[in-house]
Parts: sequence; structure tokens; C-alpha cells
Amino acid sequence: MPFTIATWNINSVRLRLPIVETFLRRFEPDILCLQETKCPNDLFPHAAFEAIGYPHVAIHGQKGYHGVATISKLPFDDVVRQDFCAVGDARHLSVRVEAGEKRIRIHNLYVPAGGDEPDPAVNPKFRHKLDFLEEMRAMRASGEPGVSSILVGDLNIAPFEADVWSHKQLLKVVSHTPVETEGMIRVITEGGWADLMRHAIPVPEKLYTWWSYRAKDWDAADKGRRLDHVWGSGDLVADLRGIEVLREARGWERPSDHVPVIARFDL
DNA sequence: ATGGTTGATCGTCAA
Repeated sequence: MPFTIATWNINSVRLRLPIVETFLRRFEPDILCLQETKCPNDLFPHAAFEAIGYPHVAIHGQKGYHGVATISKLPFDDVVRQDFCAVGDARHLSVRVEAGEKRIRIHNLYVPAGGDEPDPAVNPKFRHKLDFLEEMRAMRASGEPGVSSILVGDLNIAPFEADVWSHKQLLKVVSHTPVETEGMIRVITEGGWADLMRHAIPVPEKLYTWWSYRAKDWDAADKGRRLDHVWGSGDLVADLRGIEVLREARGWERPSDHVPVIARFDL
């Protein structure tokens, strides 16, 4: 059976509810994982999602910052909210679904951006990001017997040269420094994950999911980075039918600086 | 080298 999952850093779910609804109506993913919802739990717009066919919603929000939400057509159970680095940030949410022949744990993650200065000794935000990455090493693609895994989200790291507009110019820019890119590749390798975006669209093809708000003409300048990711347990590689990065969404009305990534499977 | 933009919230932080 077809199974589709999307991930999108929405940068305020309430402000951008209209374009989220447009996206869901047009692409009809079974599951949408949102990051940076910036929405306290008691103000989350549940009714809007239920009204367009998404009655199953898990949220992990806080006031002002961060926040993740998993919005689903399919029922799920065993919701887990992990407090990475024990700082009380709402940055992780996982659920377990049954789709086709498979049971799948879906992790929805929002990794700290890490601030501007890529030195953990002087920048506590970068220290936090590296600590978060270290804690991610415990995430295993085969964590539960008989359960496949998908990990999506804004991981705020672009691991490969083809994931940034200029490898040389970004080597000392947070998101593409060696300690981050090597750390991420270690998490992928040790955890038994497959980088599904790069299975479908291999290096060296350039692939971006984020363009800064600060760039004057994001489309023409095209100074993007691949900060959003879709990882899966090894068994899902054979089931993957394609990846779509919805670049056009960066040009929508009042856009997020991130665009949706859609993964399609036949399970 | 610097400043550039956006959102939540209401001066300032986070990204």
C-alpha cells in the first residue's frame, strides 16, 4: 500500500495555518511532521486539522520557541516525548503507526540551530547542539523488534558538500562545520540509518531545503542548505518510491524559510 | 567585515 510522510519546519503553525492546509489538501500525506510550531499546547489548532482529514495529532509544544507536532490520517500509539539534554525544550516527539505490512516508529526532531559562533567553548548554543547530536547517537533504526523506523525533521546540519551552495564558504558556518557534519554521519552510521533523501537523489546533485530570509532574492541567489532530513531503517530503502523537495513553497505567501520534504513508500 | 529578515511577544531572544 502507498504510504507518504512529509516533514516541514513551519516557523509558527498558527501564522502559517493557511499554507499548511493548502499543502495537506494538495499532497495528502498520511503523516505530516511539523517543527518550530511556536505554539503552546493549549492553543494548538486541532480543529483545523481534523476538519481536513487529520484527526490524529500529537503535539509537544512550549510558549514562544521550538515545538513539534505530528499530524496523521492514520491512528498511532505509544507517543514518546524525549527531553534531549534535559533542558525542557520541546524538540522531539515520536509515535508508532501501522502502515501496510509494517509497524513503524516515526521520530519528529528539531535539533538546536547552534547560534552563530562555531566554538563550543565560547558559545553555549553550539555546545548544546553538539551535546544534542551526541545524545542522538543512542537513536537506533532497529530500536524495537519487529518495528521499522523513520526519523524526520529539521536537523540543522547539512552533512555533504552537495547539501550546501558553497562547501568552502560554509566550512566555518554553523550547520556545515566538520564537527557537525562528521557527527551527523556518525549518528547515521552507528544508528543503522539510511539517508533516504540521498538514496533517491544521490550526491553530487545539489539539494536544499532551506533558504535564509535574509537573502534578497532567494531563488536567483539560491544560497540554500539541506537542513531537513528523512532517515529510515534499512528495510525501508527497498520500499522507497521517491523523495520530493517542494522548492516552490519557499515562494508561497508569507513562507517559512524551510520547505516541505515528502517521502513516498510502497509498503 | 558587516548586516541582512522573520516570529513570538511586547524588550529581546532565537533562528
